[in-house]
Amino acid sequence: MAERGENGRKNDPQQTKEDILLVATEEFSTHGLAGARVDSIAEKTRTSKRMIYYYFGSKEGLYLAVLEQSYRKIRSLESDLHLSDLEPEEALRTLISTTFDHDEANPDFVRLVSIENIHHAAHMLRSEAIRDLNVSVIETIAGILERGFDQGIFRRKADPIDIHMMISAFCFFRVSNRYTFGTIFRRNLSDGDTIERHRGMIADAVVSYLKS
Amino acid sequence: MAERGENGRKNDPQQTKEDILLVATEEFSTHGLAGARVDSIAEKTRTSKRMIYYYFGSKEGLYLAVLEQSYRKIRSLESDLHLSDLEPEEALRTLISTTFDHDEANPDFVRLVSIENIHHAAHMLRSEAIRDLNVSVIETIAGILERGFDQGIFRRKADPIDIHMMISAFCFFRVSNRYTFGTIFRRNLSDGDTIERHRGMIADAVVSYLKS
DNA sequence: CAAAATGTACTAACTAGTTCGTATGTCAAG
DNA sequence: CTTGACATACGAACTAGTTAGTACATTTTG
Repeated sequence: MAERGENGRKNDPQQTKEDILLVATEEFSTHGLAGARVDSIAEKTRTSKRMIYYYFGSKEGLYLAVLEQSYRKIRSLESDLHLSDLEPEEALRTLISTTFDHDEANPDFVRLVSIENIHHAAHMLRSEAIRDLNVSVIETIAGILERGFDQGIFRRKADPIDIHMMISAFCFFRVSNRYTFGTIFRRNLSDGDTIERHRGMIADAVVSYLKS
Repeated sequence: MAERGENGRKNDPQQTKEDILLVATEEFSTHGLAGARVDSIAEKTRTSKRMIYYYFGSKEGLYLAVLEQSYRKIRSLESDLHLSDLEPEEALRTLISTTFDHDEANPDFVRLVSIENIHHAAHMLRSEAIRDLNVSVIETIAGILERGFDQGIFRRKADPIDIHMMISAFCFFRVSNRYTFGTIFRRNLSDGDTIERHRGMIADAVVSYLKS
């Protein structure tokens, strides 16, 4: 373990990198790529600016590392839901709840994606790791839709990517636009009752759409 | 009219201001608040940086002016649809189509709102002009929902702000996240067929939700 | 002429990135 | 187990370039 005495220094590269990434995630997500300050990140770290460049090469390199790490964190959560064991409608509602809760619990991630969109997803394009991720979600949805249609539960044959977009849009918007929306309509979207109502709402909307 | 000869100067404050705002809208929307460069805006203008500070005081002042102008532009479009003349379902579908087309046609506006959210809507809070805008939409929706419920067309009593959010989320997300979404799923959301399909999709989803 | 509008050239502060030197860990040879 | 040599990890201070904002002079307009 890397304990550090009053003044002595202990080398702990892994910890140093993680420390930088943690601080940088917060900084980039609250100030954007251009608005983030490397000096400000360095200050909040237990290490120095030198180390940021030592490990990540440049400000953009650090930003990309932050982005990749954020996407990687989700990957794990999405996998093990075992949705094929459930009835189609139940499976869909479970998937929607999971997406909803994920976005609600990870505003930093949502903000980073917003920032990335402002930059035309330029960094994401360069990272192959990120692109291969969400593909599995589509296959999961496709399976649910097919089963539901065959069983006569869903009357509509919908495109799985479209359904995924509809779900994402609602869950993402609630978090990404909570400040402007909250300001205009004087409503706190993080309020407990509102969260419950919205979680049910998007599920009902998608299900009723597929059944109609 | 402010024609300018080979070398002579003609004062035209109105035109100068509009020119700056137009260029600034583009710059802020593609680079964000911190990423935008005042010098870059000045260059693309027929006037100088001096004028930006003369009329808008500061970079933030210019940003706020851009934001206010963008919101003001929508106000006019939303008003005259005469939705109360239509049957509830028809009125709702018309409103949804209008919102959809507006966001699709104004990516700059969508991006500015995204940027404003990254900054916790801090500038919007200071501008009273902006806050009073979207209130009318809610009243419109409330009227439609009430009529629809009374006529037995809608079986669900929904909150008008929630319905507005559901519509906005879908229409906004398609534009705000088109780059990351497009990159991950290799799908062009500005494609003609996709636009048509999505426009119908959000309308069907909202209507079927209210009818269920 | 006075006030409003504009252009040129400048500056003070900031900021990404670097230079140079030091400390720490490791591993092989004694 | 100690020594010492080499690579990795680190810190403080510096730099070159950028950027928001300004001082001052000049022109236009009423």
